[in-house]
Amino acid sequence: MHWADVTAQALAHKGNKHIISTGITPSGEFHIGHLREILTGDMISRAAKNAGLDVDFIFIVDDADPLRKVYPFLDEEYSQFIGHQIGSIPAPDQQGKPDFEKFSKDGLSYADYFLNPFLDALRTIGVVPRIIKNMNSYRTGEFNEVSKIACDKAQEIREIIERVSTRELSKDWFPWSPLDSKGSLEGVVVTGYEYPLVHWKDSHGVEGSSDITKGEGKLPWRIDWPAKWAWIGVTCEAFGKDHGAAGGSYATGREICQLFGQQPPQPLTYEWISLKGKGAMSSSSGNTIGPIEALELVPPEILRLLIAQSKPNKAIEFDTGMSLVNLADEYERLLSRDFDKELVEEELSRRKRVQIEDAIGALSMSKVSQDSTFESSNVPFRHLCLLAQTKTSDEMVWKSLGYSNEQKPPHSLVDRLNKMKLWIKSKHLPEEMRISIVDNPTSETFTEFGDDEIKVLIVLKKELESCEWNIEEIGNAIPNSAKSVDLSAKIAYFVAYNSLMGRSRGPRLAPILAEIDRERIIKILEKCLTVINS
RNA sequence: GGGCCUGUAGCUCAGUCAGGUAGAGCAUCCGGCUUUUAACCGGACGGUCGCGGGUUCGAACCCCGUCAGGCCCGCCA
Repeated sequence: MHWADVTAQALAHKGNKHIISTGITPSGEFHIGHLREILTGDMISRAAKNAGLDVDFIFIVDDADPLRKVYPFLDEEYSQFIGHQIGSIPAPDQQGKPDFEKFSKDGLSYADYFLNPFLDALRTIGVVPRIIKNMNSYRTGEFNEVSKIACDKAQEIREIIERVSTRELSKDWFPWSPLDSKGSLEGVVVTGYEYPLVHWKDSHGVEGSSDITKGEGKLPWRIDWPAKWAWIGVTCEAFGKDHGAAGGSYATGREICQLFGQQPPQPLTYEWISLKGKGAMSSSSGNTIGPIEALELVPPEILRLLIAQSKPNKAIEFDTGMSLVNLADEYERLLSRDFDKELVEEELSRRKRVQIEDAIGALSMSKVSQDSTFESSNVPFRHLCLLAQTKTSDEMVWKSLGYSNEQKPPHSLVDRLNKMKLWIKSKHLPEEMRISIVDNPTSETFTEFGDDEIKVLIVLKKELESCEWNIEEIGNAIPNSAKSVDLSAKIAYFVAYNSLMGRSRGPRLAPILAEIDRERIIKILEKCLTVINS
C-alpha cells in the first residue's frame, strides 16, 4: 500500500470528514523542500478522497510571521522592517530594495511576492489547495476565540511549553505577541491583559494596547499552530522533522490544542530534501532549487514522482543533474509497465506483490490530474537528451523516433523536447550527459590504447581525410578503419570515441561529425597522435 | 543530555507496519538487432540484509543490546 493510503486508512478510522492542512512561511524564495510539504498533504488528500472520505485540503500561508533578519538577497534598507509581519511590508524589487510604489498601488506584500509564483507552480503540478492567509485571519477575527482562551489560560500554556520542551520561559512571557508602536513584533514586553486588550511597552519606550480581536499582534508559533488546528478543525497535518522532534512544536501543540477543545490532528513527519553534496536547502543561504526552475526542465509528473516514490520519513537527496535524469527515466519505466498483467502472474510472492502495488501507487500519485490518462511515449530521458543535442531540427528528432507527418508525436513528447532543450542550454545538464568534441586531448584518454588502437587511429585519420564529408561516408569510414587492418569494428568505435569525445562510448558519431568541419576533426586526430607519441 | 531517521548487490534504493525461498533500476560482462542511437531485445554476474543475542517450525522484517552515519530539540519544510 502506498504511504498516502496508509495515512488515509488511519483517517478513515477516525471519521468521514477531514481537513488536511499544510503551512509555509513565505519568507524567501520557495524551493523543492517546500514542495514536499504541499505534495505530502496533497497526496494524503487524494488517497483519502479515493477512500471515499470528505476532504478539504488547505494551505495556510504564515504571512503573519515577522521578518527575521535582512537576508542576503535583501537590501540593507529592509532593516527597518525587521520584526514586521511579512504580509504587511513591501516586496523587494530587482535590487532587493523595498518597492514602496508597488506596495501602495497593487498591495503587493513581501509575502505575496514569494507566494504568487509558488502558487502558479502548484497549479502546474496539479495542486489546488484552499488558501488561508494567516494575517488576514487574525485581522478578520477568525482567531478571536482561541486567542482569548490562550490569554486566559496563559499559566496552563506556560506549564505545557516548559514541561514538554524543557525550556524555561522568561518571567514576562505571554501567549500573545503584540505589534509595537512601529509595527514590529520584536522587543515588546507585555505589561498586562484585560480582554480584549493586551498592554505592552516597546523598545522605544512607548506604551500601548493591542486588541487581540483585531489582529494587532499574533499568537507565538507554538500556540499559533494548535490555534489554527482548533479554529479550522484540522484533522491531519504533515510537517517537517524540525517540528516533529521530542519537545518540538507538535509535542507542545498536541497538548495546547486540547485547551481549545480540539483533538490534535493525525501527524505525519517528513524528512528534508537536501541538495546533493550541499546540505539542506535554505532560502536564505541561496542553496535552493525552485519549483519553478525545476518545472522548466522536466514535466510536473516527475517532480511529483520524486515525492511520491519516497516514503515521508526518507531523506531525499536531490540535484538537477543525474538525479533528475534517473528520476525521469524511472518515470518512463513506470509508465511502460503493464501492471494488470504483472498482477495476474501466478506464484507472485507477497513481497513482489507489494512492490508492484507500491509502483502503482507512486505512479498514480504522480499524475497531475486524477483522471488524466497517461501518454507513454516510451522515450527515455537519456535518449531524448541525446537526440536533442545531436539533431539539428525537431523534425529530425521526430523522424528518428519513428514519427512522421501522418503520425505526429504526442503533445506530451513535444513538451518534453522543449523542456529538454532548455535543460541542455542551462547550467544543470550534467557533464556526463553533455555531448562535446574534445579539441585538446590529454594523455589520460589514451592509457588503454595498445598497438591495435594506435594503428586504427592512423587509418581512421586517413579515411576521414579522403572520404566524402557526409553522414553515410563518415559512417563507413569509421568501421572501415579497423576492418582494413583486419580488426573488429568495435575497436574503431572505441578509438573514435576516445579520440574525439574523450570517452569510450557515445552516440552515433557520423551525424555529429558531419556537422563539424573536416579540418577541425583531422586536427584533433593529429593532436591525439602527438599526445600518444610523446 | 533527550529524541528521530538511516544502514539490504559495485551505485541508488524497494521490501520491515500485517514474519513464509533475497528484489528493481543503474553499472559491468555476454549475445541479438545483416559495422553500437548512451536506444531497444535476451541473458549472465553480483548480497554473511551493519554486528551480537532472543522469540519462532521459520526473522531483512518482531524484541533486547551494540556499532556506524545523518538529523532535530533556537519559528528555516
